[in-house]
Amino acid sequence: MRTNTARVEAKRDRMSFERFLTNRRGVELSPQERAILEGTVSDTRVVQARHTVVEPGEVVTTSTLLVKGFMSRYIDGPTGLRQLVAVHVAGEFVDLHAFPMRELDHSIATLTDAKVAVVPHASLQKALDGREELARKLWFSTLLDAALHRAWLFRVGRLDGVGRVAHFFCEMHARLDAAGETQGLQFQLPMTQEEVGEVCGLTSVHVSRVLRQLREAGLLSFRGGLAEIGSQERLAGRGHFNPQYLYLKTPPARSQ
Amino acid sequence: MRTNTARVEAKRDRMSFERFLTNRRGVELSPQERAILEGTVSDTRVVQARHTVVEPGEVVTTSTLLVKGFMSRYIDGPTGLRQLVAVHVAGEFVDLHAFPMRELDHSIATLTDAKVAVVPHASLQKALDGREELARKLWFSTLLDAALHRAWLFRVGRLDGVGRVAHFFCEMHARLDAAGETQGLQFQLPMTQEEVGEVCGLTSVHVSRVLRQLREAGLLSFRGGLAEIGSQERLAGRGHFNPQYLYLKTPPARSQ
DNA sequence: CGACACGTTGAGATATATCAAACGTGGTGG
DNA sequence: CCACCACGTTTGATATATCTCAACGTGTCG
Repeated sequence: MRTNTARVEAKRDRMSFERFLTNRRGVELSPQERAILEGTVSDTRVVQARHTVVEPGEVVTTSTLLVKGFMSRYIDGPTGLRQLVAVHVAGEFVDLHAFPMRELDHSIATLTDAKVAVVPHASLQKALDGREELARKLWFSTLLDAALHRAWLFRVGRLDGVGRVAHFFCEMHARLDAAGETQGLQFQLPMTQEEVGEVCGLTSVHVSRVLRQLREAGLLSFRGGLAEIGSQERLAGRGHFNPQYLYLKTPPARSQ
Repeated sequence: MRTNTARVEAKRDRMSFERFLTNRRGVELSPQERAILEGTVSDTRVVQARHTVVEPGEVVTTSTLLVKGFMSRYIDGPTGLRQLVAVHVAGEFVDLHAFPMRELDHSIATLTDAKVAVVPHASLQKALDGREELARKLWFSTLLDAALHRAWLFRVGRLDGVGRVAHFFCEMHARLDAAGETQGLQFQLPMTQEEVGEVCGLTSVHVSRVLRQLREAGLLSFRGGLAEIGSQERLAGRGHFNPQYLYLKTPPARSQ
């Protein structure tokens, strides 16, 4: 029994990059490239929910691939205000940007219990030596995060509360769909309303009211971490959501 | 006379990268690296003020180094709302991210008349072949933009109007200072209040009122594109500005 | 059962948007 | 030289969105 479990674990460890860059235009990994990246993983660990793993200013020498669960990146103001700047889902390289940057300007934390694969920068550097193509794909993946930052800027800078929440849920549906983590228009998004507020630049109280409006309009329901989109088209319209910035090879499933 | 002008022009062309990555921690270019990058420039052009040079979705095969002037990147909503996602100053690589991404998710425009150096991606690729170190510095420079995006997210998501404008002017002072483009606490920032509003997620009317507050408090004056900071410390405090995200080797000059 | 985290609702305060008008100022053409 | 115009800015009055504070539900878990 123990042996069996260990074998399964070992197999899973070798599959950390299974979802990395899937369905992204022009940068999908070849099996060989995936194997090379799997080889850079030094360790696979489980981290408890709501645990901050990197603080700003810390020099970091490893990067983290999220294998299972949800993580976030955030900036705290001096008076306790927190702005999330990214939400990461399984298959994403949470802090690959630490590889060229060495030290980070923000915090990284788990939202849920998470399984992560640790990639030492030294191994990564060796793996990328002479592999310009692969290096460029990793570069791309960090720039995809930047593209999301820009969409988030548009969201908080130019949309009202209802629009911001609509936009955010459209994005998460599209990304989880690309990762095969949706059931049609339903998906798990294990965040509190407080956290949605930290994404959207709103208070949790207002998020509650906004969600009621979206629910009553039949656009979106969100209870206990389970989201269900009522009308993809109308929700996207309300949030001025255009998935182009996600660089998906195939646009979000128009399920039903 | 003509020969002389041409010679001066040619010399200037060879100095496009003079300010690129200056004063940034751990990534300053060696003279050799700078020469290599200069060699990738195919052309130097002048672009009129307020001219959009790239539209979202366009496939782009060159990147643009800004040699002189100011440029912006922005996202337009369907109903005419515009959010600036970046303001670029001389010495910055405006759309180097197009090199790994090939196509962009946003627009790029000049704010002022601008002189730009054009770098074809094909040349860049050749120049980076076998130069992991230099490639990593370019990668860093695109991630620096991402770090700014995050700070901008904090600004619009978590600060009030006065704080947002204060934060923005602190940032521009610090960046222009790093580029040697300030005179103490004074600097040219050729933007309208409308454009400051598009940065900060505010209407131009509100920007006008916010600037009055900052002026009356002695923190900042801004007229006709000329900014003067009254108290760096108090302005930074009001905008919760912490320059860490700029990755400067030496923090902004505490002039006076 | 009680404690705690999360969500909901209400009333009132505040920040920002909106609409409209007026004001400078630099450039242009008569 | 003046009249005029375009553009950016300022100001006022009012509307609206969001926040704040406080109370109350509701489910989960020890």
